[in-house]
Amino acid sequence: MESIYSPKEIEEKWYSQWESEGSFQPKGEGKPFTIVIPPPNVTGALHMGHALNNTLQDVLIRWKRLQGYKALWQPGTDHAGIATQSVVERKIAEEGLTARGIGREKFIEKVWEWKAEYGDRIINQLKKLGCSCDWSRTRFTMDEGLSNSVKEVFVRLYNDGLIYPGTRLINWCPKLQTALADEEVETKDTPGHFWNLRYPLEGEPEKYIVVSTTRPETMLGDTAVAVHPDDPRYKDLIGKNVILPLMNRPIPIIGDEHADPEKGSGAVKITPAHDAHDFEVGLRHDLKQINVMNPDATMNELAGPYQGLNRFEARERILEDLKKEGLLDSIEDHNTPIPHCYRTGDVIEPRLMRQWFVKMKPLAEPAIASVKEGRTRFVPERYAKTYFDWLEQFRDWCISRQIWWGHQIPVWYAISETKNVRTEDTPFFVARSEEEALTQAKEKFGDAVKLEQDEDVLDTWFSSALWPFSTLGWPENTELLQDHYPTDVLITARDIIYFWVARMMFSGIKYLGKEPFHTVYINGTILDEKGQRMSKSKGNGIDPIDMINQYGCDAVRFSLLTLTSEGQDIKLSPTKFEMGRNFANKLWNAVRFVLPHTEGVDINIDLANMDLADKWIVSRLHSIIEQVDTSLEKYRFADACNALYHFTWNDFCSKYLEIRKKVITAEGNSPEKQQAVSVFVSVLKDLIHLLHPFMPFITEEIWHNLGMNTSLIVSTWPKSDRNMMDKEVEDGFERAQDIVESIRSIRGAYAIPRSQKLKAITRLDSDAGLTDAQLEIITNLENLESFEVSVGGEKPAKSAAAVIPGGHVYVPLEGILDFDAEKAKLEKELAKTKNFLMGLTKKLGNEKFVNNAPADVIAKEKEKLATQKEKAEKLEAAIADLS
RNA sequence: GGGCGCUUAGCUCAGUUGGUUUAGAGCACCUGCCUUACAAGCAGGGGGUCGUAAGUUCAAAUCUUACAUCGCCCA
Repeated sequence: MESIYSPKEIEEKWYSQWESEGSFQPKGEGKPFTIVIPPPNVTGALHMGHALNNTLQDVLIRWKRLQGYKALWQPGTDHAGIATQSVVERKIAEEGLTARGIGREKFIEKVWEWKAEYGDRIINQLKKLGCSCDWSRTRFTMDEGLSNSVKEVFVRLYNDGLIYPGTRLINWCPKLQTALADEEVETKDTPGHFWNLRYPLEGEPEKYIVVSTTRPETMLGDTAVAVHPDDPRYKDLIGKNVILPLMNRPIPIIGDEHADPEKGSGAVKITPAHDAHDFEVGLRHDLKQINVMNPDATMNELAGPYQGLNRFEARERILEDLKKEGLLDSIEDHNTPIPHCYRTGDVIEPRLMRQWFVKMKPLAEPAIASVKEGRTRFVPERYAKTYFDWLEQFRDWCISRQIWWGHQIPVWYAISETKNVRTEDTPFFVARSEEEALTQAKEKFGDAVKLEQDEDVLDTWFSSALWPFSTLGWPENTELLQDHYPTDVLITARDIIYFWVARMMFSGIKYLGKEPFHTVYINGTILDEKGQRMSKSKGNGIDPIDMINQYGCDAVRFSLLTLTSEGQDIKLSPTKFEMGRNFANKLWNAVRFVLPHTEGVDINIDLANMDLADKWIVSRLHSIIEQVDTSLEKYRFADACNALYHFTWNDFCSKYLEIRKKVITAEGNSPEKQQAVSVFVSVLKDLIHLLHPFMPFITEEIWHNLGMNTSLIVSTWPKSDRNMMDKEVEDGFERAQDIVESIRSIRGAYAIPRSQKLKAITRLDSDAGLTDAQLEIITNLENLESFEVSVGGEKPAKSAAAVIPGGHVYVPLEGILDFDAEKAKLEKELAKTKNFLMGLTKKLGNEKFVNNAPADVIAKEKEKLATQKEKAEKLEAAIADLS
């Protein structure tokens, strides 16, 4: 074994071994335990967020698998409609092709080609991270099976009246030229203006009404001016007309509560085709909807002289022209919330169009109830609020997208009924296939009917919403589905709580009658050192694959997990991984040290005659097993890691191994050596089980170095045994440890190197002396020339002194003892102790405390008082001895 | 504007129902060690009036309120 742990070959070796052994597949008769992966975008590359998110899932899956559960981690990728389409469009652009140029069918072929070539990248990266997904069941949202689920759900929702076509204002990205859902729009406060415009009254050109707008270019499509019905300034004008400037068109002044008398002039222009509020006002007053823009956000033929200009140029020109005509009243600075496309960043245009919608209220209500009634819970709990906030809005979900890559909407129009032209009145059929649609159509319109499928595709999240059951075979009632639905835990990031989590919830409830998971764990966000989000554009990302190459996979995983507390965000820098690397190296070296000495030693000998140190390490081990289990049950990953780190480093290596060093390295095969090695190996075996979910590779390697033939990944998780946890043993061990620390502290204070042997004397108050086992611990941990224990007797002269419960520890230091320093040290300690003592005395003298505090608290305070009193007396005695 | 979160050692963060903590860890720092596993190491040590103010309580880093700072989400 190398003195420095080198992870690379070990990681590759064991990962392919696990895969070829089929270790990732759910097996056995255990209870099912299931996680579905948040499917990464097929275009994606692994980033730190993925690394954290998937490590967390892998920890749970490996833990449960070791506990004997039939564990399934269902993997796959998401077709990511818009993102993938953009990537492939860029790719074919290199060949001088465009999507429109080659046509829909050919383009989709190109996407599949692209997917075949590059689509496995992120899956291979997940493998590098050690993820134990059942890759034999990898799914893709555009698979045939998943596509069937999508069609099935669409048809059922339509038949239930929960999907409908509607013509309304949707969020339109002019760059992508598609509709987007409300959640795909990012509103950013942007410095802008209120432009106050004068609209002259019809027939009274000298009079005008001032309207405020943040978007003057839309005035071309104005169809009214609204004032508050009770506003005394304008009451009389309601019913009259103004002449819309530039367009010279009369439009009515209407009374509507949408106009806020407090805001600006109190009068607002109404542009139903370009503003959501105005749209509503338009419906109330039966106003015309005039759309003045083309799909690419240039002005159209209804924009008169401004036709052909883009929306920003049009704004400038309109303002200039209004100014010339004296109709630009004033300009005020104003911060305006401007909607942007989450993908392209382009300014979103509210656009009046026919799209498909999902009616949310009937779906949202049961999904809200599930969390309110505790059938599904969020960890941390506060994210339930985020979930409710979104679902309770009941905003209908725009699901149609004007792109090609995705699930084409299973709707067929009987165009033969409207002269082969599609209009809003063309009858349509919703079906699972074209044949099914045709059968329906023929029944209604006869054999001559001609169909045309809706060109649009569904929002990618429409298929992701079905992920927890579509991947398991639904709508077929497969064995897998019966076994593994509902799944157990979903681990995901908070920014997709409503994009994805909420939609899976209502889909699962609607179609399977059960919530898709009982727990939703929201992991924190990984930030850079300065606390900023990592992003490609900022170039502040840390590549997990680089980190794995540099520090080792186990180190990356363990470090990330240690930094993860209760979904709190993580400020990350590459040096954070040193902790994990050093830890792996520590474990590696402990094994490397003992392994050569196991030769010829029967490590399976009876553990019955353990001594104090043995019993102590076993006792500690069992309490760690318990801590790891309870921490993981509560999703407190960092707690589990910390417990394991400290146990391994401090208890197992710095204490137990140091105590056993001499006997382990001794020649021959004494019973003591056999005992020491066998306890070491036995504890090590349990320890690497406990570490396996966090550090799968190094533990598997160690397991095989111990001569095991089967794999650790499918071994059996240790069980904690309260009978093995022994308080008396731990106290006895600590007593020896106290003495060691006293000696070491003196050594440190005088900078005496360890190579120099010391004499040490322990004077005890009573004859409850030290046991042989305690003496052995002390002499093994300190390099002593002699160690004397006495009860009472002479105080050694010219010695440095330290206080332990029930006695003193002395180290004779003739010649080098610094009386002043010694006195100062003891006096400082005494001052601290007295201070504490004062507090305790005061507390226990307080009647209210004694009357109100629980008995055990009082007992503990009394105990503290007694030990502190003793300590103070001993320190005083030691000081007196010095002078 | 509404909601949520953070604020504890020089840095990054733990501290789960108030009392087993005169506040812990890792890194950094100081002192001494190449002690036959590990210098990515060993031993010892210094360092914090727990953002501010008030309150509840016998008892507050922990609960309440207000304020401040930074960050996230929604409109």
